[in-house]
Amino acid sequence: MSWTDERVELLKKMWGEGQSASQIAKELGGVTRNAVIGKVHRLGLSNRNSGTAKPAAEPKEKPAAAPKPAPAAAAAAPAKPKPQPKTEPARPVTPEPAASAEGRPATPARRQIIPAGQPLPPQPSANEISPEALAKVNEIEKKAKKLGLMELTERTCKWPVGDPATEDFWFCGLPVQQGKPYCEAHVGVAFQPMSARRDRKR
DNA sequence: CCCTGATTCGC
DNA sequence: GCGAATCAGG
Repeated sequence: MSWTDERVELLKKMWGEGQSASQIAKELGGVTRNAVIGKVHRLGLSNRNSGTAKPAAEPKEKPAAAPKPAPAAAAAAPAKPKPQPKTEPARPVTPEPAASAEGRPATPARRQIIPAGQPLPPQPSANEISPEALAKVNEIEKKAKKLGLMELTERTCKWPVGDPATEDFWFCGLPVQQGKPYCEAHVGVAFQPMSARRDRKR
């Protein structure tokens, strides 16, 4: 595939949104993350920084290294009056579930944990979760990898456990089920068919 | 191990 | 210009 106008635009957009190169590559299709990164650099829009500049440029100096003329950042394109949101505060990583201090999260973090995550499951609200599923969860949570927010990836279960305001807070981190944001056990409680306790007479 | 971007260099 | 291979890190 080639870098058509549209593809480049999508690339710019996503990169600007803080998407990772691999995610962009996936979205575009037909290219690897390397291709994306290469293109990003060629386009000159590599700096996504704003706070911490990196002065340490050349840790390894090659003999006869070409000096960098410091290409002016992409900002001179009067030809295209495109309102581009260059700066985005969006660090879309901020779960603040009001999980009860008990062992069971009342509400899984349903803020976007990963920028280009899958569509989040319908809010089960104060759904009643089947006892079996709950038991299952309690089981696996013992084996949870207890990952920190930063350790989460597209293939780690993003189910939050504990109170975010406490040290005792972590994410499941077990391998996710294909295409889902959670591991099998947590998918079980997250995606309730909403018919948990059907014919319950009580 | 999973992942991230950065750089190099043959094409 | 392109991107795989490689590097350097988290």
